[in-house]
Amino acid sequence: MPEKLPLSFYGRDDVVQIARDLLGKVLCTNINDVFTSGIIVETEAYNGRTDKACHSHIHGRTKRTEIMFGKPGKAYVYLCYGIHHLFNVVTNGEGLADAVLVRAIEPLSGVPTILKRRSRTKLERSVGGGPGIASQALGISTAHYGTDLLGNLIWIEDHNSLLNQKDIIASPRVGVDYAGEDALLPWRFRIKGNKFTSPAK
DNA sequence: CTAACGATTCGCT
DNA sequence: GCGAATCGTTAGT
Repeated sequence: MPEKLPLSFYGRDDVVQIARDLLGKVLCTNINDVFTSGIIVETEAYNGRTDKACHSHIHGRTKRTEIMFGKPGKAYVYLCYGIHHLFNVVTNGEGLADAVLVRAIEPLSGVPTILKRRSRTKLERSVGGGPGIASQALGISTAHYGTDLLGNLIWIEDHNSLLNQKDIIASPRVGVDYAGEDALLPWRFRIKGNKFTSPAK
């Protein structure tokens, strides 16, 4: 049986390393008694203290970002453009506000349900590729803000799929040009050649 | 209380 | 490939 990632995985102090490690892991949800899961194929790291692109840095500690300042292993779901639910994993210790954004997943279990949620009929990139898309595919919404990833609603499993380091592509993050130099940091990771990740640059 | 903006997506040319 | 849609949160009056 696959093992659920322990709190110690999220509690480490290197958010970039955690973002790398999350690639190939399996994100599972049990929403309304419907089980779906997907392999994490693209992530993005946000460092609350040094990264100007991070919400916790832009806005400081607010009602919305507060969960990032709390304990690790929680879900931070942010509503973007009024429509898109972006799913993040809170990492590191209390008060540090680090987080990893899950940008894309490859549908694994409950595919029919995922296709239905996305109003698609075939497994194509538009099913799991993209931050808001991946969340929707697994049924994650702002209602899951602050969900404990060690519980039985949303969690991440380790399927022991060891990735070769050369199959991990690091690149600058997109949509964060306002962050100046920090927008150039190669903190976006994806699995090489996976059809559900964003097109290669 | 009111105004401005965004870690994006979808549809049309 | 490019431009508009859309609404909760944030910050300012």
